[in-house]
Amino acid sequence: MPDGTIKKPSRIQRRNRRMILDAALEVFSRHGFRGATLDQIAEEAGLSKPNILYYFSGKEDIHVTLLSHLMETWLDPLVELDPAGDPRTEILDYVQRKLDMARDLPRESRLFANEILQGAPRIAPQLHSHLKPLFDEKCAVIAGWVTAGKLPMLDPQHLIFSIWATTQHYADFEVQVQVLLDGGASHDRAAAHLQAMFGGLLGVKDKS
Amino acid sequence: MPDGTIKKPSRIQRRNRRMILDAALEVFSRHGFRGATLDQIAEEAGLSKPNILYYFSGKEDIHVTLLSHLMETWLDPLVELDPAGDPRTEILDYVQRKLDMARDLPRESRLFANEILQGAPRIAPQLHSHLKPLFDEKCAVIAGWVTAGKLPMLDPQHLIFSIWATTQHYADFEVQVQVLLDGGASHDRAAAHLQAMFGGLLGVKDKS
DNA sequence: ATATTTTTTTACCATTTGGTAAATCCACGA
DNA sequence: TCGTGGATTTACCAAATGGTAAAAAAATAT
Repeated sequence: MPDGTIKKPSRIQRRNRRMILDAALEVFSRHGFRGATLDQIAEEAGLSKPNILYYFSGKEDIHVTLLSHLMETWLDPLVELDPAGDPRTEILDYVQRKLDMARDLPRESRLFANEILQGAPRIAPQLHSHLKPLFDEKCAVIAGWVTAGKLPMLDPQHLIFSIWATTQHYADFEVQVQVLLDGGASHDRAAAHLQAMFGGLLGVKDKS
Repeated sequence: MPDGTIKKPSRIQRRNRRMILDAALEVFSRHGFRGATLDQIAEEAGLSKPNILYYFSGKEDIHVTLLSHLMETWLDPLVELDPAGDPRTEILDYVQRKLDMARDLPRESRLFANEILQGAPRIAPQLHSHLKPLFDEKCAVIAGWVTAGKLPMLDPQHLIFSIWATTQHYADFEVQVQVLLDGGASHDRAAAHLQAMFGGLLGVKDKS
């Protein structure tokens, strides 16, 4: 080995790190950073606490790792918004992708919500370095569509906020939604409602 | 004293209880229940920890007291939605009241969000006893407006979810909003956007 | 002023929590 | 099969945390 101080992780390492991160996602998303304990994570992962600290340097390390991985997943649907596509379709598809994500990855949504709620103490840098540029870029795209007359006058920034808020609501406030809808599956009706609402905002178009 | 075991609280008691609750609101809304500590609350309130436990029986007691007080404040804007009023005006005014509340009472919004995010372990009963009946009642009102032809076809339940989500977003995700809008005051543009969005959903009406 | 009640402080305590050291176990290549 | 390095457990520790007992101080009533 030429010794670049880099070892490729073994099978066991990959498996355990994945198990730990999955357990930590469960616990952090439910209790936030300060409310979560290493013991909870250890139990959830089926490992001992010292064993967890063999794979991660500490509680903070696990949390930061989770948030970093999450950021990519989280921004992905917005990245896919295509400036060359049909404006209305692009935005409505984006809404649908975000809603599907809230259904399929509720823990990730809650992890993110917890972090922001608590003042983003550990993710603020990524907010500036990753989220902000993408947000500005896509706002510019939408603003371009508006000036090109392809969309009615609207506020790109607050439009995106509304999309985030309404879709993530179903993951972050799931307990409340369940209580108010008597536990029924809400996904399809939520999708129909959001498509109608944002569709209306983007201008009525004949069904073709 | 006829001893009904009931004493009316002194001036000091009222003042200190209020200070403690205000401090606790600050701390709980930032860190959630498990993440908050009595020491933090004590420091924020300018009292010693044992002194705080002289006024409240424990951490949980403070939290529950806060949530109970909050529930009334929180539901108030929805209570005011008048079945006898003009549907469009009533709903748009409700949106505005909720948005103003997110601006004026962000700590309360975050306290509530934290509690729901973490599975509503301490407020679930109130969700059923207070929120659910009011929600059902107002959904019925809106549904009545739809069947009466005063509103276009829409989903009352998910409409309310969208109102909650979009307005509370400005309090709960304030840090993110600040980053993405470069710190500028967002309230007026948010209001304009939400009025346009929900106004469109409720049917276009000529300016009179 | 004095007795009494309310409020606050001081000095604790038991448990929990994040983290460490060192011994032990175990997989795997020579 | 045996040695070596990676993986795991055992036994801890210091700090933080929720909470208590009792004394001291302050307010209040007589």
